[in-house]
Amino acid sequence: MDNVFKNIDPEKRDRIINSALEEFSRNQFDKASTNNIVKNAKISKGLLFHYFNSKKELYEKLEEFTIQLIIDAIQENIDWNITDFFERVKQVSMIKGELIYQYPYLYDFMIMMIENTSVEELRQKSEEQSGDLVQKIYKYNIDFLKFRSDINLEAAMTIIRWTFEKFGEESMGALIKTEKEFDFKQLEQEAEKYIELLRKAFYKKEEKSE
Amino acid sequence: MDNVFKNIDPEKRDRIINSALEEFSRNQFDKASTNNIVKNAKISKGLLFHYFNSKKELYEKLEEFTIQLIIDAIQENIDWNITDFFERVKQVSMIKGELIYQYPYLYDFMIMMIENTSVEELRQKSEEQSGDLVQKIYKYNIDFLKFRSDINLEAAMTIIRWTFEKFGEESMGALIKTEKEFDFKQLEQEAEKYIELLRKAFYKKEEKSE
DNA sequence: AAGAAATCGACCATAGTGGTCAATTCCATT
DNA sequence: AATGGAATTGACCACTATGGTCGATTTCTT
Repeated sequence: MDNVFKNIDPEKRDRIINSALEEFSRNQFDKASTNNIVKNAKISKGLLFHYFNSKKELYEKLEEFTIQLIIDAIQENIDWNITDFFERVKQVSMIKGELIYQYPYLYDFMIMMIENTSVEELRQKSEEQSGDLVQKIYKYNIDFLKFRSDINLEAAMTIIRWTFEKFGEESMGALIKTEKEFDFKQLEQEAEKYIELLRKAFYKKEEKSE
Repeated sequence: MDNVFKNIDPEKRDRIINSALEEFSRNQFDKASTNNIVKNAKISKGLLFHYFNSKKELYEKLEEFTIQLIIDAIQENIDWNITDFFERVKQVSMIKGELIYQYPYLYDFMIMMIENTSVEELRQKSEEQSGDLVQKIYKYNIDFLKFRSDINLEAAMTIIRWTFEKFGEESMGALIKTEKEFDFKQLEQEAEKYIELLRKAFYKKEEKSE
C-alpha cells in the first residue's frame, strides 16, 4: 500500500481498513460512503483522502491488501509436512478464523470481490499473485491412500471442504447474533464431531496410521 | 398483499416483485432506491406508491410475500410418503430451484432478511406462519434406519443438507458468471454424484430396500 | 358517453455525495 | 524555545439522488 499509509500506527491503520472493508462489503462501490468510512474509522475526511487520492484508489488498494494478506497467512501458517487431509482442512479453517478475528469483514469483502470479477480475471490474478498456491492447498503432500478406494475422491474432498465452510459460516452467524463471547473450546469440539464423522465415512476402515 | 396489488396482471406483478427483491437484497433498506425499483420494473413512480404507501410498507409486504411463497411451495410439493432422506433433500432442492427460477433474488433476499432478524423473532415468526413445518421438513416420515448405526445421525443429516446447499449456491454462482443456458440434465447428474457418495458413506451396507 | 380506476412523470424540499483546502496541531531537530 | 515540515482537521462546494405527491392523462367498464 501507499508509503504514507504503510507507516502509520497499526491500530489506526486497522481501524481504517476494517471500516472500509465493512462499508464496501455492505454496499456496492457507488453507494459505499466515504463519509461513513471516516466516521467509523474515527478519522477526518481530509486524512482519508490524504492517504488515498480517491474512493476508487482506496478500493483498489483494499483489494490488493486482502489478497496479499490471505496468501501470506496461508503460506506462513500451513505445515506442509502434515499429510492428513482433515488436519490440512482444520489448519486452513484455523487460519481463516484468525484472519476474521482481526478483520471481521474480510470474508464478506472477498465474497463480494469474487462475485464482481470474471472467471478469466480470477484465474489470471490467482496465477499472478499466488502462483499455484490455490491448487496446492488441499493437494500438496496429502496422503490420499487413507481414503476408501470405492468412493469418488474429488467429490469426497469437496464435501469435506464444504462442510467446514458451512460450519464456519454458521458459527460466525450465530456468534454475531447472540453476541456471546467467542468460545473457542466449544467450537473446536463441535468441529471435531464433524471430522470424526467424515473420517468414519470416507477413510478406510481403521488401521493405526503411522 | 394489498387487494389492489393482488389483482393486477401477474406478469407485471412479478416484474415489480423481482425488481424490489433485487434492490433490497443488493442494498440495505436506507440505500435501496425506489427510483431503481420502478425503473427496472418498468412502471411509473406514482404507480408503485399507489400500490404501496411507502418504501417501508413495500418492504414489509415483500417479507410476508416471500415467507408465504416458500411455505406454500414446500407444503404443496413435498411428497410426505417418500421415506428416503436423500429423496426428501432432493425434493426440497428442486422446489428451491424452481422458486429461484421464477424469483432469482428470492434467496438473497431471504438471507438478508434472516441476517436482520433476531433469533427470538425468527423462532416466533416460524412458529406463527409455518407451525412446525420447518421442523418436519427433514424429519417427518423419514426412514432413519437406513443410516449406519455407528455414526452421529444429527451430524450426518446436517452434512447432507450443507452439501446440497453449497452445491446449489456454487451452481447458481457459476451459472450467473458464465451466463450459459440452464443445463438441467447436467446439473442433476452432478448432484447424483454427491448423493451416491453420501449414500455409500452414511447408509448401511447395501441390502435391497423394498 | 360517462364515470371510475389505473397509470404517468414532472416536481419538491431535503439529505447525502466525493473531494478540496486553508487552517491548525503535532513533533523531531536544532 | 524556536523552527519548519508532516499529519490532521472539518467546513465547504457543486452536484446528484432521495422518498413521496398530485394533477393530468389513459384505459377500462358499463
